[in-house]
Amino acid sequence: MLGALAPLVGYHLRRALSAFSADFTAAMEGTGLRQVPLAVLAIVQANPGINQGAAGRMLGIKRANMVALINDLVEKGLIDRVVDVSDRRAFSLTVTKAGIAALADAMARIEAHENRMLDELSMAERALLLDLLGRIERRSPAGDGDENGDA
Amino acid sequence: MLGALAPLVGYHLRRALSAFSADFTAAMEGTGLRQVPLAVLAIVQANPGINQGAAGRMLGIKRANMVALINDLVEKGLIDRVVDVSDRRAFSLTVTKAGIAALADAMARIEAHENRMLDELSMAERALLLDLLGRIERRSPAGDGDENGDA
DNA sequence: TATTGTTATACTCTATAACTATA
DNA sequence: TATAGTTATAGAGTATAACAATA
Repeated sequence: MLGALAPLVGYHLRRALSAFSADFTAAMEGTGLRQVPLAVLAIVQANPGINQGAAGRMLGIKRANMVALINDLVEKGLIDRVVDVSDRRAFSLTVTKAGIAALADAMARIEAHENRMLDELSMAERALLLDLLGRIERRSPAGDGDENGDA
Repeated sequence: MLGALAPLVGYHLRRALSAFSADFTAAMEGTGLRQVPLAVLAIVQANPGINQGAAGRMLGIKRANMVALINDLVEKGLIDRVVDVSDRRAFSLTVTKAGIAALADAMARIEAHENRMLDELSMAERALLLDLLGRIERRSPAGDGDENGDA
């Protein structure tokens, strides 16, 4: 059936993420938040005052692609963006009150979504999966997010 | 650091696949094959005579998006496409001799790539990861690939 | 009527290059 | 000279809708 693909972790990673993404999108319907913006929101909440570049680097998002992402979150009133007093090139990002509420709602939906996707796995297996994935992630080439997008 | 994202399997799945994809792309450089076309080639090899729609369904690719994919593989001389004698609407797909060679080369590269990405995991852990991912995949909504793209 | 393949099209995600303002 | 943010743009990948030929 699957032939040469059957034993490939990369292939199954792709298919598993595809299943996750479809259910995630359904779970978030009506919130106006998708995967990437939600991740940005969560990172800003966990790191108040962080700037766009640093947030992007943590998530593997290029500087150029952060702009529209942050604009959107600011327009939605979920993130505050003020010039950083210690480096006037940068913006200091924080989650607004509405952002905190949106994140709380999203996380409740996501918890249900994760339980749905993982309901065949025991708690020990879920922890093991997180551990295994974490050890793969750390093999990312340094300089994921950006680094030096210019010539 | 990661805040609310830290315990989410979906987030780590995404990051792990991102690391895999970057290394996969590097490993396949110069072959002219990327993730999706390679998967199609492998499926056709494992299922000689399969048609586009069925191959797409197995991989979660829509009918409409299979067209350019197959055109490309045929132009490259990796796949043969002939009208199916038992259903003249469909094409019967098979891998050419050049396709078999391309697939063999690709699989050697991919084996090295997988070993690189998984070198922190024991063989038992790799098998376990495949099992866990497989159990997640099977939660895909029925009707992934296509079904009824029309109105 | 349903299905195979097709075209046209649009939206998201991601990537590069060049620019500005600060440092 | 390097960095933060910006703009413009291009390429994948994926989604829908409508059509012709065949079943």
